[in-house]
Amino acid sequence: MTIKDLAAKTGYAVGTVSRVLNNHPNVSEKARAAILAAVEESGFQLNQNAKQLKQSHATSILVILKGSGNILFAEMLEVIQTSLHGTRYPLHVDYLHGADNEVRRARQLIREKNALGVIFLGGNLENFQSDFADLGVPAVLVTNSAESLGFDNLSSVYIDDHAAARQAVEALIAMGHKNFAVIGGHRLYSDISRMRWEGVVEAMTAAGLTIDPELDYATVYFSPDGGYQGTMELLQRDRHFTALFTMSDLMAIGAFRALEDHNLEVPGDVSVIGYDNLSVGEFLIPRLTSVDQPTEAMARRSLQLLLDAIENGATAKHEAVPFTLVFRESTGKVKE
Amino acid sequence: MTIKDLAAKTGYAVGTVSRVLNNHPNVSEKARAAILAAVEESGFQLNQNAKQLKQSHATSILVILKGSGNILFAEMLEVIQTSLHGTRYPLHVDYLHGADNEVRRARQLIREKNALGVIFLGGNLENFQSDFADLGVPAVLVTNSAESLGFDNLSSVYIDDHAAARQAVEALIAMGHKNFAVIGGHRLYSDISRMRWEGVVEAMTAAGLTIDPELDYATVYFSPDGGYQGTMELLQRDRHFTALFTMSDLMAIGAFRALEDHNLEVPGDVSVIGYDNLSVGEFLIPRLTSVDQPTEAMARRSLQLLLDAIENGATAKHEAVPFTLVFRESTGKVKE
DNA sequence: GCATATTTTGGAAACGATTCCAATTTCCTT
DNA sequence: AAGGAAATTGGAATCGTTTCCAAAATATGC
Repeated sequence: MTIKDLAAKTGYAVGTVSRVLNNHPNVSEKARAAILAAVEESGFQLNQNAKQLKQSHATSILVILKGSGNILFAEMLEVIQTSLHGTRYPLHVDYLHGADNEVRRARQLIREKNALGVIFLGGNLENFQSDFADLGVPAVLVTNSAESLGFDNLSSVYIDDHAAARQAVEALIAMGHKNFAVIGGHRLYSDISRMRWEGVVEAMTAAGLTIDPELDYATVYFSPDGGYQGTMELLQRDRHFTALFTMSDLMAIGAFRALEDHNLEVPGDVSVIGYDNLSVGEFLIPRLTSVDQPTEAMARRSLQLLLDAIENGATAKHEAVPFTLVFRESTGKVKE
Repeated sequence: MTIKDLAAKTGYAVGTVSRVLNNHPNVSEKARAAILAAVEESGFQLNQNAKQLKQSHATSILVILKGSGNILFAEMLEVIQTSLHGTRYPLHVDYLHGADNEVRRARQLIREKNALGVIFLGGNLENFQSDFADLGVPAVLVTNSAESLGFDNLSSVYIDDHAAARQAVEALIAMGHKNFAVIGGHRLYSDISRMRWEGVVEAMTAAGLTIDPELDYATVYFSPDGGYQGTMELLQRDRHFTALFTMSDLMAIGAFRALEDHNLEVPGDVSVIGYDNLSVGEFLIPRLTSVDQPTEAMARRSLQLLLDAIENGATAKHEAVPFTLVFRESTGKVKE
């Protein structure tokens, strides 16, 4: 069933059918009604390939996720997907694995899928820096600030990781903690890991504390297993610490386990703070203190920035959305 | 940069360029080399819209996920995505929300995206039964057996939920448990919930046990919060039970919390068994006993079935992939 | 009712690829 | 070296839309 068939069926010309389908003015009520009825009856669906070929200008939006296991990104994707539903922007999603370079892939997909813009869910500044000559379309990097890059069509939406980590550690210091241990991603390859770590160090320095080099820090994956391994490693170094900063809630779950295996109590012996505020944190034993990433707000904002750039040519913006610290049971005053 | 430009640039005709691009035989090495070089140099990318329009036969594969929060499905999607990479099948992913009807949506997307086949990650038999006149393309339903439907282009890949639940409960009975409580999804709307529940009842009946109607069962969402609410509700009914069967690990986490809030120990007072065997289960305190769903195997198998149907016209198959029960610390002998 | 302005309609060209047929070139064979 | 078979190439037709221009129909003003 093509537009031509519809034309034949209704006695109108293809041009008229097309106009009806695209809500052009200048088509009589009679024709519109007749054609719409025929569409309804035949279950006609436009061939998007033909449409997009003709209006050679791009129409779709691309979302590129780093890894598919990340629940936060999955949630953001869902928000984006839902928001785009029923708009004139088809959505293409692509997942990057391991060491794939997001920028290079983006470039390929932009041409291939004829994209108007890209949202990167995850991704490292480094790759953008070295490979980002020009994507040719507006882009938004989520979860990382791209302000330092100064590209004028790359926006970013993020929480201020630096401040979040600092405030979290400040709160722990206020509870009497002096000895901190940290586990997170590789600071060289993961920008968010580096920023969070800097926040930790900054808070400690401001309080006149220094971080024991032996406890600073364990590099692991953002997973329960990573958290477990990292905590075990720190524990084996046999230095006293009363507070453990982990860079994700999933890591924190692994950390809980490792501490338990060493007969250490949370928060009695060690306070643990996570990051992300996954819904599961509220139900853990003990309930997990965490840095809340407002996924829905971040997703909405990133899409707004992108559409604004696409539709109105807005220039790149860099927005830190507000985060909150959620204090629960896994952190507490240090034992005397 | 179009194929025509390439032709002009290299002095060959568009037909020849197209043949090179598609690895047709019958093109001289000289031409191939020259054209490939020009492609390389110009960064030419094929316009997929034009390509797919012309080869009006469909080319892409569609994956439809029920909800985006499900980690198992996300993992399966990643496997499928990776497997399809570099093949001639572009992949389209769509997420369904809440009460969306997967079959109706599939039908629309198949036309729109020109799909050769569909994989449904999640989805209820009921919808297929009532709405599935004919999708027109092969499809695979994952996580549910569609055998009973008898459609000859709808395959399915699943674990035998019935048997898994039964075996799990048998094992618990062998540990001395007699009083079971169950929480899961709505048995009317969620096929897997019904099947798992039937497995539980069957095991109990076979052992001469009956399930206390008051403990059978709480209907909740497959989330930590659902597990928490459901367990609280059962606890409030004030009937003794020593084993709790939850239909997902996430639920089990919520159950842990609810039991803790009632000062009940796991497994001392109540044994808890989850479902899915998420990676997080191994690190919980106590480590969670669970039914393992082999996500990678299921994903691979579903794709194979689909491609086999697409490429070789294979008829629908219904495959139960082997599951395993993973016994950890959250289940134990019943206290005397 | 007639000339003119306006709205509606028909139909051809174009988007960028594939594919088929015919034309050309190359390669064998004798 | 000539003839025919095989390999390679050129170029037109085509996919299903949109969009533009011209033609037809309708509305408006006097």
